[in-house]
Amino acid sequence: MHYNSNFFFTIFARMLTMRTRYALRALIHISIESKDGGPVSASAIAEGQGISFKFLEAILHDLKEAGFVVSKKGIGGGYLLGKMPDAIRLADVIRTINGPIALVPCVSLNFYEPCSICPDESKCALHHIMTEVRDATLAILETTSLSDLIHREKKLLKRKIK
Amino acid sequence: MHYNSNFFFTIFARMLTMRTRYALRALIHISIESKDGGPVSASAIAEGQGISFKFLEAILHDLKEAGFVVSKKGIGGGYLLGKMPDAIRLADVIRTINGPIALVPCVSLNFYEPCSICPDESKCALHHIMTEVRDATLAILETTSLSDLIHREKKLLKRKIK
DNA sequence: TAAATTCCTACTAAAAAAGTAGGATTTCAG
DNA sequence: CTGAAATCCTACTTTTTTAGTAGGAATTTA
Repeated sequence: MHYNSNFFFTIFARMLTMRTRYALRALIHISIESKDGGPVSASAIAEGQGISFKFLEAILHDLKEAGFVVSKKGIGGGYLLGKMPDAIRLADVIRTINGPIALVPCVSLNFYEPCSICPDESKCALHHIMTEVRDATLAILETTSLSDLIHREKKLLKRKIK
Repeated sequence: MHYNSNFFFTIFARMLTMRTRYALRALIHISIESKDGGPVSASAIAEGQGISFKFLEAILHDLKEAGFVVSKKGIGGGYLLGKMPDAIRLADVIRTINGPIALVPCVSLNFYEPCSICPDESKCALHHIMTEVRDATLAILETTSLSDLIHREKKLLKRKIK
């Protein structure tokens, strides 16, 4: 079979990984469901968001290591936000779980690597345009916090009920 | 060894693939080096851009299939642009070689897939914000053509020589 | 003290990425 | 008309990443 005949397969390459999407949904879930200040268990998040429990555990571990959540063991335990919701920027969560936000390493602010093909970045048109794309993306992701996401989610839910 | 101890490895996940970067450099190379209208050979591109010849051949095949280049066989043969440089949009090349531009499939215009976790897109805050990121990215990539890239590259080269 | 929970280590299967290898086919110059 | 230069075509390999799964140890609290 020809290698180009994968006509009916969807290409998902280079998007946010499931891991990252689950991480973001988990943070939203924790924020919304822990109104009284009590922790939310991994199994509650997994069930509420439709995520495999064991996979989610690993993701929550990463989120904890990065300080986005804190945990409480034992009965009644679970996860709480490790920072104020307006201090958790979308860009930082993505960088932690997914990696660089830039489209090429030579324009990444946090994961910079020199380009293997263009010897001089200042002379590469792609370098220029990719810097613009990075800045446009960061303008959104660095100014959007978990707090903003929750506000939106709540607003969207209300609109539906009305 | 602990799976988190890959401390010194760089994460390149989710950027443009080498294939895509080579494709873009190849298009730029063809545009600039074929001033008199003659085709540019794959080996000339490979050498000029520092790309593995065999790998580049496969990439040029994809570019040809998508109509971005045309080819001429035999001695003196090679590749020419298949469209005017201002008709080759960055976004279209990336979509062809790399795949979707959106960060999640549920906001992709050309590779849409429903989201596996949020049952209702209209109620998902992530869906909202990812749409914004997509539009900001497309505002650049769909208005930037190969022609723009060449103009920039030439301008940058001149600046250096002066 | 037992149940509920997080924590920790290791493993697996599938897919994608980045090439590599070898030769068939076509074209043109001499 | 022949040989060199180029594209074209098929198949394979290696490495990395992704998306989990499995099983149990440690901790906390009712």
